[in-house]
Amino acid sequence: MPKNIIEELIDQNDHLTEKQRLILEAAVESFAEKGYAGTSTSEIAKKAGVAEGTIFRHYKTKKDLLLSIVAPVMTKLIAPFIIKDLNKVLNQDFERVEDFLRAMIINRAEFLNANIPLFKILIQELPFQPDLQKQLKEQIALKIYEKTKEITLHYQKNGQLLEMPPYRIVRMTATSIFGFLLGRYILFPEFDWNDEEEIEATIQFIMYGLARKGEAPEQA
Amino acid sequence: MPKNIIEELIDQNDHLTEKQRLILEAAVESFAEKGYAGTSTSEIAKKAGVAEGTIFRHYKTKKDLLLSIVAPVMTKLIAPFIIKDLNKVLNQDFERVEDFLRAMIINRAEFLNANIPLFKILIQELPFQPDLQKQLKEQIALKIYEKTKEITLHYQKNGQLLEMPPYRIVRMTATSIFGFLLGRYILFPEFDWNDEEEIEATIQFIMYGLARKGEAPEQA
Amino acid sequence: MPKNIIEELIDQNDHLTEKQRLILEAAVESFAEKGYAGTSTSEIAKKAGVAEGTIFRHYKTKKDLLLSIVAPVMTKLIAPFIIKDLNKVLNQDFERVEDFLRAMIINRAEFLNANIPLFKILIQELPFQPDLQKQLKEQIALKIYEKTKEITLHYQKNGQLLEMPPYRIVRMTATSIFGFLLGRYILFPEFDWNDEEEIEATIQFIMYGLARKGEAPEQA
Amino acid sequence: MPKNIIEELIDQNDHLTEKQRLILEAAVESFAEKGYAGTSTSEIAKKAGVAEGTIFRHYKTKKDLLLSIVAPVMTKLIAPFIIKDLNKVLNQDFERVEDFLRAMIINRAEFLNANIPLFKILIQELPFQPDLQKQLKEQIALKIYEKTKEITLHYQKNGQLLEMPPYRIVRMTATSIFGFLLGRYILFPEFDWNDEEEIEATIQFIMYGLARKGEAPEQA
DNA sequence: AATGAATGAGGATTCATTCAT
DNA sequence: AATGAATGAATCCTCATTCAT
Repeated sequence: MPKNIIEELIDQNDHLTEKQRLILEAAVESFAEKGYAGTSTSEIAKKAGVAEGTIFRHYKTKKDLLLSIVAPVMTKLIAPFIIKDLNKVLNQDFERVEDFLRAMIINRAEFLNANIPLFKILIQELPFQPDLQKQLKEQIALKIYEKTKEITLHYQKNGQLLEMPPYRIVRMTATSIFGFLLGRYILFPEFDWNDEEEIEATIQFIMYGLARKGEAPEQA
Repeated sequence: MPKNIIEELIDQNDHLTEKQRLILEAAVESFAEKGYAGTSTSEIAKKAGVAEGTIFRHYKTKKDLLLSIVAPVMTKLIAPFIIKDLNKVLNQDFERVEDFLRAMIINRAEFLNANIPLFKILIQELPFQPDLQKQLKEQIALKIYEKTKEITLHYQKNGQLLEMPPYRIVRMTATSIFGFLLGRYILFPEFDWNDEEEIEATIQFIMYGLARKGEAPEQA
Repeated sequence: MPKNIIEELIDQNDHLTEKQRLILEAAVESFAEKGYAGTSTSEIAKKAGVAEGTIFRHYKTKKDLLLSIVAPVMTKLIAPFIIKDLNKVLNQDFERVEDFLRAMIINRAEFLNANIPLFKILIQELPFQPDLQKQLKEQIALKIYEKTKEITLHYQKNGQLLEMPPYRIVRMTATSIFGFLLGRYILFPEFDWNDEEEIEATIQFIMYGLARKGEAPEQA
Repeated sequence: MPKNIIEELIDQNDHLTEKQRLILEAAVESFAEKGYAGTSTSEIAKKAGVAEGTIFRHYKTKKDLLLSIVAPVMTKLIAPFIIKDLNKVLNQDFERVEDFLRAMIINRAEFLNANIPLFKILIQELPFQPDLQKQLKEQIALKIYEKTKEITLHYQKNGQLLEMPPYRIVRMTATSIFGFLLGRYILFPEFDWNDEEEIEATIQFIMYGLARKGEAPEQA
């Protein structure tokens, strides 16, 4: 079960040659490091150990190469964030919101950690690729909204979550989780993180906020 | 009282020519739209209605032009943290954390709203500009952390905030605020936002989390 | 047996493309005519019948192109001093100084005549290319001086040359030979020269200024 | 009695402003150091401490500036080499060739020493300025030939010089003197020269190659 | 399929020159 | 006379892309 999307891409596409694999890997590394516009195809060719022409035999243009990398990320990285784990929740695997959140954070953290370069590329190029923006907004965001509404309603019905528009609950939860992951893996990866403690604190925060009150429920 | 940094730049630097203003404005627009590496100087010149050589009379290199735009954002970004807000907190101008947060969110929202293109540029170029990274990490982030630590300790002492490492409180608060601002101004600006309600909900979330409990305090 | 250095370059480097040959020839012609700084790469490309980019595929920079032309001149310039002529002198192939000088003049005249454009380039660019200056002074000049010192000492020992610091004998001989070659091939090539007579006169001039003869007047 | 040609230029042209002087001096320095094509007008302006536009108020083009420097050198530096000192000789100030040569060498050495930058410029630019070449060949060279013929004939008549075409005697003499000056002031100025000894040796070299003596071996 | 030499449009930057002040 | 901001052509060089091998 490969977590790395590039490996998945290669595994799933049997027709991919060795050279194509090398090109893809080199491109991911370079794009993540210097950005799409800041990376030259000759650089990629050199890093991949192939001739310049070989790249264009497999990818019609440089942008084609980028899209062949980024597009799968969109569907593989973001969609599952919501969809795959959602089923477990709906199947009652997690009675409490806390448990759902914990599973989600750990799962996504592993996933992000295995795909950091891809993530960087996605974030960097989104603003300049209207195609991707559209795809992200219309397909992914829509799915998220529909599915999370179900989750939210589920936990709201059994009294675990406040009555609040689902989009807002999703935003706040996602924001808090992503804020943690961003600091953990992108901004300060060199910091000495105590992952378990930090994850529990994040869950606590999402659930019970920051206020200290005498009558507050059990806090960590 | 202009909130827009480019306007401030022009107002404060009397020696800035009309041409320089045009160049700066064109550069901001282009960089925000297509990224630094994706924008050519000839493009900027054309958009500014200026000869290409004129750009290089005022900014030695293209990167110089970028830095003259981005650097001020970094310092202006943290100005209120350092100068105004800490004193207000210590002077009891904000007795309750909620009030402090509300002021902060509104203040930063205004700032962000007035400088969206600059922000996009800053975020896009940070990964590729080690200069900026260093400046941000060593100077800006450190100052923010020191000041927010003081604020946090202040509210922890008078019992309004949980006992928790300040960096974590700062992260969670910042994450939640930035998550709101991101959705509001960058990702879905066209959505019909009820700003006041959303801000109050964000404050509530930071303070009291998402859990519904019988003994929970008054919720919005 | 090509005397022309460019031809040698091409003959010796089998990997040199047709295009590279054209570029080299065009560059030599242009540099000799208008100087290095006065020649544009687009000009060279046009004259060579090649795309401008092709130049930079073979020579990383314009200066690289210059050096690839000039550097060989420096080494070929001294080849006969080092390799052939010294041995001939020591082996008594040239019993008399006159014979050695005659051989040297003819040899260098042929060489110069076959490489006039290269020579012009070398002389023109020396003052502005510290690399070349250093190379010339430290490597070439030193080797020439060492070898010529040996030759001088040889002829001084057998009584054919005056007792005088070798550097001075070298200077005066070189000066006289180079003075002839300069007039003959660079300054007044269109003049109707009687080569044999001029060479003999030059030898005579050198000799009967340097020759030690009993009847000579007071010498310094 | 200024020996420096630039000073002379300024002294003789009363209409030259302070700024023009500064420009001329800066241009001479820069051209000598980096060549005409390698020097930018803005560089000259900065070194002269004037505005860029000021240069073009006084010299219509960059080449105009060069010619205003180089042209006088041609007439002042080379013509006097022959003409001025010639009169002394013809006036019998120097009975012996040796004395004439000594006076000539010393005079020209001083002159060259005072005008090294100008000299470098002249030599560097001659190959690329057909105007100057023509001027040099037709005017200067012609005068040289006429005048030196007189000198040569004079000393040939009174038996001090060999019977030989005057151009050849001039070439060999000039070559030897210039060879010394070149080494002394241009190539190896940092070397510890014993000027007097070197000059005498040069004279001896010239003389006892050219002198007609009963005991001399067969001459051409 | 793979190569890599060749291309030429386009990139950032420089520069001689102009002109309004 | 002097300035220096402005110009835009030209410079060196890079790069995505093509194509003969």
